[in-house]
Amino acid sequence: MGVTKEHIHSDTHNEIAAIAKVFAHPARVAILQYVSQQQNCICNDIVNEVGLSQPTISQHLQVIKNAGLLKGTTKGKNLCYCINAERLSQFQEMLNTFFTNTTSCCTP
Amino acid sequence: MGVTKEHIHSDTHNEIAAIAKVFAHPARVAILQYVSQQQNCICNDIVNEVGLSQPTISQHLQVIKNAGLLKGTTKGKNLCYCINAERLSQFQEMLNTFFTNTTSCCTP
DNA sequence: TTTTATCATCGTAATATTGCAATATAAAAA
DNA sequence: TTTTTATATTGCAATATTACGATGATAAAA
Repeated sequence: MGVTKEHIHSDTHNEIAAIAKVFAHPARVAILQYVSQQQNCICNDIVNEVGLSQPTISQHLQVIKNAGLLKGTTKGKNLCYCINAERLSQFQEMLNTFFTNTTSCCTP
Repeated sequence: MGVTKEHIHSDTHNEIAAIAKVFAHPARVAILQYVSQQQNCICNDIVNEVGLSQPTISQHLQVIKNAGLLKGTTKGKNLCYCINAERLSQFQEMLNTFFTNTTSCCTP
């Protein structure tokens, strides 16, 4: 089937999963780190940096954008993106809350 | 193609992605939380709790197990799993390191 | 030993994801 | 205006993931 049955899960669980999905591909992790290292939002050589084709990078960028992790848009022919730090912090907090709530119940 | 080109990415990026993948499905998030809430490692009703078929739960458990997040095995006819807290902490730390390294470069 | 209960595995169908070539779009440069 | 540059979109092929019925394996219970 390949379809995740989201409706049977809680909102929180679906949200955690959605967040994790963004980071569940090395290219997206690489893109996020690369963008964060660039100065002045000029990040137009992600393709060369990451080593995937331009359409593929564009596709991964969409996923990251849809998650709200990028601010700014294309200005003219150049990309002008930067990390949405607040949103990223939210993600970090959500995941840490999950980790905190998920401790071991037994110490064998 | 559907194949992630892992070889072109750094070990760290692949590792982050692999970790995130475990949490990238609500059922696995639900399973982890449920197991963590059970006492004495007796967790044989995950199927009823999560609401997916037994084979599907078993499949998700494999993913979690392969990531090293579960300790213990089947004892007799019963499951006897508990969270591997150390491993989960490692995951949390890796992700937090990633978040720390991925800050915004610009504040528009 | 037979039955029952619990979990794993196999096989399969449906959908999702990944990746790229080709093409479209948009704006700067010539 | 035409060309160039940078990114997005489309279409498609290959692989991955998700889900479940059927079946197998194992051990407790009867």
